[in-house]
Amino acid sequence: MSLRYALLGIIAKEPVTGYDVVKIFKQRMTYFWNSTHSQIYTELHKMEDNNLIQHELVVQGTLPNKKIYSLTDTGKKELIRWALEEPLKPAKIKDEFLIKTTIFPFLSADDINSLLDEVIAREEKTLRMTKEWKKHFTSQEEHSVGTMLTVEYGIKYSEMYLEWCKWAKQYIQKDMQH
Amino acid sequence: MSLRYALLGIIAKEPVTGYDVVKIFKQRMTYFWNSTHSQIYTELHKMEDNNLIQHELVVQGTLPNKKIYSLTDTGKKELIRWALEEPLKPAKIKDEFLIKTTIFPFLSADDINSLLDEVIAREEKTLRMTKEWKKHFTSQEEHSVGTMLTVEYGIKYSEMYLEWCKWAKQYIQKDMQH
DNA sequence: TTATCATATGTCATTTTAGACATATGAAAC
DNA sequence: GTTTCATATGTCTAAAATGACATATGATAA
Repeated sequence: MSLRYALLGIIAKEPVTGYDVVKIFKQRMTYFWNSTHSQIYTELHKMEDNNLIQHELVVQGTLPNKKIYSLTDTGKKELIRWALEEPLKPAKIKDEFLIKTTIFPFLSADDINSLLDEVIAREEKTLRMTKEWKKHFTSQEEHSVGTMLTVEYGIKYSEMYLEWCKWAKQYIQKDMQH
Repeated sequence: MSLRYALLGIIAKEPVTGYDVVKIFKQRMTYFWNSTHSQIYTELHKMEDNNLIQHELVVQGTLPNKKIYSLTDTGKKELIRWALEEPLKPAKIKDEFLIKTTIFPFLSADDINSLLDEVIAREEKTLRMTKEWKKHFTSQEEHSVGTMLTVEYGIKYSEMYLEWCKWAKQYIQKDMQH
């Protein structure tokens, strides 16, 4: 149900299309939320039925038409009510890589290293993307506190992950010597 | 489908009951996996049908009977195959608190502070639990590399989260002055 | 003495999520 | 010239996940 509030939060900042939301989840929110386009479009329909959001249809000449969603007053109220009244739930994380580490004792040092290098490459890419986004949005006149907080979180998260990967490489090298 | 591999990973380390798994997810894996007892019991049944695990029934006098699951050869092979062959998927995270930050601009400084304090308390508790678990398991003669890696990750994760919370408090205080 | 917690396992209905299928155009790459 | 990518929206089925319902005992706390 809280996909709904993730969407309300995004739309509260600026009117967006479903297609925009897909990109935002992938490019700027990977480290704290995710969904697929099928679920996003479906949920946006339900939210509009519930009068939380409304859309303006933009007919583009050559490109497909698009629906730009914005919050209704009801939507904004509901978002704030949720943030203040609903009890805080801990983050739900499913990190397959950390599951894979549980079987490192059965793998060779080479196998472990190539797995870790893959993760390092992925995380460095994410970090680059986040830093670019930070640079871009801080250069804008009006940049929201909320965005600043999540961007900074993303940077800290990726840096932590990278630090851990590098520590893990060293730890395994030492461990394998015995 | 990867709950299956999370379970295989846990059982690979030591034979456990479904009840044990619930506790392991909550106490020692919160920062990288989660599930509920209903899903765990159901999945264990399916895995046993597929000959990945087997159980030994332990009849306890006063306490309820329990099923201690261990890996079969097929199960161990399948776990290693998965770890090496299946493409690495990025972590799937749903962190409601970071969604709540997107609406901080609409909240009062007091509201924001109490939300952040709640998170800090939660994360400090998790960090304490993880550190205790590390202390406990490192004191044992045979402690696995895999566990060491995930414990260290958990500590780094919680510390990062706490650092961010404290940074956020300062940032908001400064921001509110203008 | 009564209620709650820990142990231990299960089912069932509903909701959420993932992934495939579906369509259409323009631009850029090869 | 053909394929692939970006734009843009949608549906549908199957799988995964949640939360409630269900049971039973012993220990501990109020």
